[in-house]
Amino acid sequence: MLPPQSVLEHMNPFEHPFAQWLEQLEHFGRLPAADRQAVLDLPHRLRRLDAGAYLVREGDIPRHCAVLAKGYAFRQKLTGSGARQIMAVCIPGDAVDLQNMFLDVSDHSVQLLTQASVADIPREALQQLVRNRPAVGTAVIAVTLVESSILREWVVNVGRRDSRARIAHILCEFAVRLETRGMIHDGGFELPMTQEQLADATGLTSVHVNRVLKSLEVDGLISRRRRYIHFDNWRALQDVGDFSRRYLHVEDHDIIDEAS
Amino acid sequence: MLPPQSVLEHMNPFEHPFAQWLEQLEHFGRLPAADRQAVLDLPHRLRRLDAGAYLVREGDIPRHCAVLAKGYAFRQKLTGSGARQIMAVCIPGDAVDLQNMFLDVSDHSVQLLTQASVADIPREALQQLVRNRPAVGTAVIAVTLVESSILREWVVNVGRRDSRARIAHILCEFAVRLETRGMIHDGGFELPMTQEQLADATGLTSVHVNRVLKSLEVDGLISRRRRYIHFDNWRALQDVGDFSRRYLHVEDHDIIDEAS
DNA sequence: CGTTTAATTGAAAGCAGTCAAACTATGTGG
DNA sequence: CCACATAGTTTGACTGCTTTCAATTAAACG
Repeated sequence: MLPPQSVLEHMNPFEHPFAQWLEQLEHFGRLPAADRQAVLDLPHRLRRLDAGAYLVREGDIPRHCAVLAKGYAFRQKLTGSGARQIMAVCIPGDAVDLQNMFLDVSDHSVQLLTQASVADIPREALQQLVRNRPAVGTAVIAVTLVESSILREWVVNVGRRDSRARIAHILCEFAVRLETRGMIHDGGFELPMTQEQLADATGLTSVHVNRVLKSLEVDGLISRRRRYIHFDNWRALQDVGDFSRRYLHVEDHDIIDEAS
Repeated sequence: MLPPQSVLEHMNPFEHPFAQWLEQLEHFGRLPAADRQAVLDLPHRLRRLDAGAYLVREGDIPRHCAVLAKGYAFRQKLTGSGARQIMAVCIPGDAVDLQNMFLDVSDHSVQLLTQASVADIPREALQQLVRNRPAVGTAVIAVTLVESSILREWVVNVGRRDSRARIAHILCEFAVRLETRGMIHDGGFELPMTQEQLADATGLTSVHVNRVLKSLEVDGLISRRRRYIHFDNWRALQDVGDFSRRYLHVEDHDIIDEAS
């Protein structure tokens, strides 16, 4: 095996395209140095793509797996009547198609929300990594299971919460997830979605999303400057959104500093 | 390793509590005989439980993983206002808490839909199996990914389809999934849920589910005798439900014989 | 600056929910 | 075997949250 490399210990998370992804893989336990190195050594091609670009299309038979080094993406499906549903939002450091690593034909599309830099890893390389390094394999499973947990919560969100709670909930979810990537600044974050996309993620219409956002703002729960969302009353927003972070499987500490 | 055992090749699927689960694990490729044996040799305790029993409760820190040898179960969550959402229905042969194998605290509850026999496997035994046998590990990942795909489709169902399509869709899904377990008889199946549970799975109310079922029946798409659902017009029901089996990642062949 | 995309607001319509009651099946105990 | 209790299904009338439709304003972009 490779010797441990101290340079990896405290590297700049923006140096390597897999840095944030690796951090995510290690969320449930540090990987052996050789495994970390193996992840970083994965062969890949880095691409810079514009917002709206497709990373995967439903029906595709993909030959590589994409890791979001920078930028945002979302998973979506279209219904027969042309309506769109967004089922997940991928944030920097997420692997976008682990799905397609072991399943042959993609069951949904993935589209970029913003300009992004994406690292494509050959399917086989990733499969071998997971097979040959059990610690990486279980880390991949764990990350996949957290993604499933988020999906379950989304089913609850669109199935059983009213519009106000849905929007509040998704904002809370973004906040907590982004915090794990160090992307909360000044008590808020830059929401990389239009209100129409927010509507497609919550099973509402863009018109109604607009009304709900306004009402949350009027009630003093959030404030907005363009796409930037600030949490004026983080506690109350969680209450309105019926939000509990348990399903995200992250450490339990409050992250929003309302003073800022 | 253990020698291959020809007795496994064509065993009665009802002999061993893991038989159907193993079949599911082998859906994407035959496992080496030693791996199959290792699955079947997993230590476990078999329990017979009544409908309504909890296999896991949200917040639990489970020490074992349950496999449904017989019977049905469902995953659920309660919202703060007391509403229930069902996020998945587990059918015979499904492993119920792979989630809890690698995540510490359960993010949802699992409850039995019917009387069932359940095999509890110690968490550690399963973890070791996955780590020591890469082929089993990838099979577990693949099965987990199919479950995720079903979850995504449920988000679409609840988020973007009207009540009629939702009910039609979930009926189609059950039909195809049950067929993979050989549980379609006479062109229909025994639906092991009350209309209220069906409502909680589709984000509707039981009153409205009742109306929709009736309308599907009046339109000649299905017929019902108690909980038994018969498909009178399988093709049309799929159209109404906007159903495509792609997301289930099963073989593509039509399974409903309407003549019966 | 014109053009395009996104956000905002108002008025009206509709799908599904709520409330309430009746009906059916099943099971229990006398 | 029947009276009664319980759980689930069915139906009707009414309400309401969101959608739909339409128009206006604001922001982003070349």
